[in-house]
Amino acid sequence: MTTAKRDTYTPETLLSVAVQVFIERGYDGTSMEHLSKAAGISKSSIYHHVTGKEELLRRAVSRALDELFGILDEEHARVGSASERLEYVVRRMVEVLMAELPYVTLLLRVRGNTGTERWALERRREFDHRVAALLKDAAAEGDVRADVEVRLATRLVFGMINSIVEWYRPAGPDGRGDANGSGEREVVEAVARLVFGGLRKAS
Amino acid sequence: MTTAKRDTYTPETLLSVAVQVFIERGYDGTSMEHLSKAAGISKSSIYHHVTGKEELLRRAVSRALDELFGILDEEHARVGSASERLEYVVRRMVEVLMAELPYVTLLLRVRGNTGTERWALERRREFDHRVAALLKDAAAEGDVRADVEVRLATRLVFGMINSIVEWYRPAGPDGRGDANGSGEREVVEAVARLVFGGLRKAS
DNA sequence: GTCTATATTACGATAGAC
DNA sequence: GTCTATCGTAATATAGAC
Repeated sequence: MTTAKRDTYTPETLLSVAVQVFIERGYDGTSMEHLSKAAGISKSSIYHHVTGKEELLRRAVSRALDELFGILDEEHARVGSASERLEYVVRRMVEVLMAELPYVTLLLRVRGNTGTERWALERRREFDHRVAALLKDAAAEGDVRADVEVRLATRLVFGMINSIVEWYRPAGPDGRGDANGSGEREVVEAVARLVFGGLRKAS
Repeated sequence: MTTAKRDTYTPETLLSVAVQVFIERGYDGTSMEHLSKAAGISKSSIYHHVTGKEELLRRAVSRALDELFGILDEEHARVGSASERLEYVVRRMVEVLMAELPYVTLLLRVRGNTGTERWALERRREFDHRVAALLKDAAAEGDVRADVEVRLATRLVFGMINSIVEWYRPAGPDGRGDANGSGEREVVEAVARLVFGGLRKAS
């Protein structure tokens, strides 16, 4: 069991507060004043834990990227037919997105104004390319419809998956469903059905 | 024919410059200084044309919303089976999104920090509900698969369509295709195929 | 219509006490 | 670890000359 007391901030606990504010107001729209109000401590106290606003962003997007890249290292993403591996990755992407919702949300909204943001954009592109390669292999194996170009299909599928951050809200402590009536399981299944019902050749 | 000279700004021409900067840097990340540099005039000259930064945002999102709501008034969106009307609206949404790319892009990125932004979000929700109703009708008519909840499907389809703003870049003056190799026609067809190949019952 | 100059406020970050 | 006070900068917006 962890220590019972939980009164002072660590970079980690401060991050969870900051990320919420970043999401609500946007990163550029969030001032240190906003963060201090949300955390219940003064601006200067925040600087005791982190070097500044940008470090909070870096920690947040790093976490999201690590989780996403982690998917590609999982066994089911490495063995089997390209089509099977693709479906596994798509499902896991949805799961990771919901499990790490605030962090992935922030990652997907990064624009590229600062060095940290440009680094995040680059790593995102790298991940996209890895998944695009998977889809390309599935197409080469004949498991994906040929009348939609691979790169275009990748972009549209990513668009559908990533858009989940715009509306999905996790279930409360009771676990009886989320604020929108869609459970995690239901969302994963819906995405898989819509994506592959459209991507795969008519069965 | 319009006047040949084009040297001084109007709110309209200034808007097209501002919208580009808003998209690149984000609305909150854009200062009046940034806008003045991009427009090639001083900050105070901008205030001669518009009341401030927020008016530029309001004009931009208004234009996008007007175009989107306009779709619902078109004949093919009002007559025929719900399934046919839905497909027409989906295709037209993609077309409008690409034709009014910068304005729709801005609309989709609005967060809700200012009054203008909250108004835009509300009108967006209204549009979403109108399309969701169409999908619901199509489901009632039995033309849409029943194993994915209507609201969930609407959200995912909107997500796919809206994500186009993240990568689509219009064709150059030569008209021989855009910067990504995807033409307008190709994108519309790809979306229609992916969306309805997944949404519709197996044929 | 555009400019320079400036008022005023808000921001990110630091200093130093406790 | 947290605070108050404050620095220097950059933001929105205005005043007034041309």
